[in-house]
Amino acid sequence: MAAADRRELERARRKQEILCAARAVFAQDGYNRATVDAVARRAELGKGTIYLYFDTKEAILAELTLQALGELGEQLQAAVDRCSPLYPDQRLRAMADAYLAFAQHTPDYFRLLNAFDHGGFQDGISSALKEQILVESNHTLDLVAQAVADGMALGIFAPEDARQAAGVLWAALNGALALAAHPIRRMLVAADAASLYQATLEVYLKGLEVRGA
Amino acid sequence: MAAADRRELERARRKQEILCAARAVFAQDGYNRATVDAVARRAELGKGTIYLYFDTKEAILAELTLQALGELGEQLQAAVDRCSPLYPDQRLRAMADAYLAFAQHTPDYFRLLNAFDHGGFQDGISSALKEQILVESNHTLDLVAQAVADGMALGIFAPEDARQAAGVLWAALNGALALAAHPIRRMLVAADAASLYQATLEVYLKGLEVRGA
Amino acid sequence: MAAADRRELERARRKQEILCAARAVFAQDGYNRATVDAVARRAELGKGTIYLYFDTKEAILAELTLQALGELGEQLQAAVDRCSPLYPDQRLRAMADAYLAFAQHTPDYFRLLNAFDHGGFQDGISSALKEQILVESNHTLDLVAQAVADGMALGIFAPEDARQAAGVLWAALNGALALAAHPIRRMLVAADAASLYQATLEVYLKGLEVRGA
Amino acid sequence: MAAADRRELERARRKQEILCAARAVFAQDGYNRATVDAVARRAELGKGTIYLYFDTKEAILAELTLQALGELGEQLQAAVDRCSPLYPDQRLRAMADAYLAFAQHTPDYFRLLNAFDHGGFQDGISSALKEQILVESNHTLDLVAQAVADGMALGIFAPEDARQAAGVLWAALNGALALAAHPIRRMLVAADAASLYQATLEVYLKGLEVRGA
DNA sequence: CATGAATGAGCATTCATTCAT
DNA sequence: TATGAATGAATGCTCATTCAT
Repeated sequence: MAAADRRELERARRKQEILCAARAVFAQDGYNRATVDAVARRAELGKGTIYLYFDTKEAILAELTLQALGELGEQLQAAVDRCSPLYPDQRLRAMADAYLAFAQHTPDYFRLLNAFDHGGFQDGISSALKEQILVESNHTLDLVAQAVADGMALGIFAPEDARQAAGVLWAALNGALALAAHPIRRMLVAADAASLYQATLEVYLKGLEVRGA
Repeated sequence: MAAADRRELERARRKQEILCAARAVFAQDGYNRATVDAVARRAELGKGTIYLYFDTKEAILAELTLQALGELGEQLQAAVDRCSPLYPDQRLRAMADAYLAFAQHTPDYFRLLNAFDHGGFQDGISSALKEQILVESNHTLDLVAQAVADGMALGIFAPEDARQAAGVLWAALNGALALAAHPIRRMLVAADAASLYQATLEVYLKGLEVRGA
Repeated sequence: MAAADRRELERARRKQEILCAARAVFAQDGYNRATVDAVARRAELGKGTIYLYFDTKEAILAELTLQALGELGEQLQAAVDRCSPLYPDQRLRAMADAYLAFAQHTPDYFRLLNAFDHGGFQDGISSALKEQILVESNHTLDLVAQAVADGMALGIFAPEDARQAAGVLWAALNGALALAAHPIRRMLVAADAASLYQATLEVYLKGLEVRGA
Repeated sequence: MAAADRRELERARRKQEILCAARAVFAQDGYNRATVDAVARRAELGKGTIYLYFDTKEAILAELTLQALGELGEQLQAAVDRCSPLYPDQRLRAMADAYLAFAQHTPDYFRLLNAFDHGGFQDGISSALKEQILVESNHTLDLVAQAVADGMALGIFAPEDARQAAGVLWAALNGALALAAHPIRRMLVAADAASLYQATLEVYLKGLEVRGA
């Protein structure tokens, strides 16, 4: 039994090693250009070994995406946990900060999430995994929506639909990051990622505030 | 010389035909899956002929992107031209509407612009072309920035940096469109493209307004 | 038009060259072990070129099989044409001789026909081609059945069902050839291919004769 | 010594289990598509274990073929044993019936025997095994040849060479079964397996009979 | 003995690009 | 100028066999 356990553990470790290698390779070359050979080489494994742990190349991407999503979720949750529930606006700021940090510290994960959204992936992917991604994403969005809803309850936020407002924030910050990620476009707006991001956040928060009084 | 001119004209026409064919093929299959063969077939030309007009497959994409950018620029300019210069906020709305219309009516062009940003393209592309893209983008962004600047001059917009504010708007709307373009994510925010887009615009405009008074 | 014709001709020639190469390679290594690479090498062509003329490896096999079938049909028809219609038994002998000659002179074609029957091929093959094979086979079998029917009409053959009797002959001769083709089994029956074949034919003809009188 | 015996016994049992598993797997997927992995899984053994009992995948096939041959030999022997030695023609019918039953009740064994004949196997196979197969086949053929010889001795069969006549029968019946096994060909002769088989047998027996009298 | 993880050669197929006509 | 035949490197995936534990 101990043997079986160790086996299981070793297997998980290997899988993770492959995922790490794939993460690096995908980050460098992009998913399409990256080859399974390259992943294997990076993991210092035979090519066939990869296929002992993953059915297809896409499956690697999917699992990696799931890890990215999980990591993001944890970061956001941690940010929320560090905040007092009394100040929803600060909570939004904290989450936005965490998102920026995520994009900057783990740009490969960030690109992965974007690529998964954008790309033609999702064809050969088990619906179970899709479901998991949906659930995870949903949970993350809930964190934001909750903050907005709390702000509404406190009378400091104006919008009627907390979930839509959360979507708007998510979209806007994503847009800012995407724009900032692109060298040419960043040059265009003559701003670094952080300041564009912060500006976007501030405009959003102001736009959300209850006016007058 | 008239002969040379006609030659030149004919050449331009051919090039354009190829671009149209490529646009359709790229839209249908995505850039990666699309083949030069398919483009040639659609253009009713020999495959070799394509390479008389374009150096590489990526060059086709680049030029097509340029056309997309040009088209977008024209649409935005037309929107601006239809507006009174006295109401910068209406001008922003008009431009945002035009952008949404662009994304909805010519989704292939819109996808192209996004793909060009995102993708690993830009490697085999002449710097001259990159420069052209930069200039064109710059012009388009200027239109937005000008509206913001006008609003600041009129005392109705608060921000200090008009260009950055323009970037924020662009980024936010882009983010909304990108999010809405993705089925899963759209499901998450439980909103259709148009309403998410409008909500984003409204939040932005409110966030920009001068407060108080 | 002459150009188009020449092109067409050249294309057919190339296709035939590839088929010849494939025939040799398949004969040597068997269909399964044979590689498209080997066919290309033998045809002194690039590997990709093969795929300009055939969709898949199996398509090559199918077309080759069709050629084998055609060749066999021609040989049998020629044998029939050389015979007087008055002696159906001689016609059957002539056809059997032709079949033996076919198996001995073009053993690769013979193996191909057997392999096509036996193998798990026929999965990725266009039903049009299958139909063609069926039709061709049917025609060939008709030649035999006709001879039997003629013998029945002349009162020298006994069986009631000419087509079934043709099937029996075909099957029996096939069996003899298959057995003779196998070194070990040939050793077992202590006979060379020709004499086993002839013995089979004679037994069949005797078995077919009207008795008594 | 008892321990060694038990060991030996256990080893034989294991080997047989593997052979059973392989038989099932080969029958389902065909030898080529079948994987050693699948055999191991079916045998509920580790993949490496298979190689403790067999040198190669082909060796499994060879030994399985031997078993098929043994089984066939037993069936034929049993059929012979059920017959009176006085009626050689009935003995031949009985053996033919048994062969048909073998082909129909254990089609996997039957296919195996055919495949072994046909295939490019026999390359990596020990000559000892080949010898064994030869001996076994020889014995089986002897049963048939003996019946023919008995018939000759009784003056009811005409041929001069009993062994060759046995080969002819074997070949003819084999041919009938092979033809009937193939859907397309069976359609061609418009007959089911059993009737084609019986017709072949009857023609053969008639062809063998002493005429006149 | 038993295992199953690891291997890597091998294969069918695709496609951007070149070039002779 | 236009063509399309030819190319061959590249790629995802398979599987018989080996070997450390």
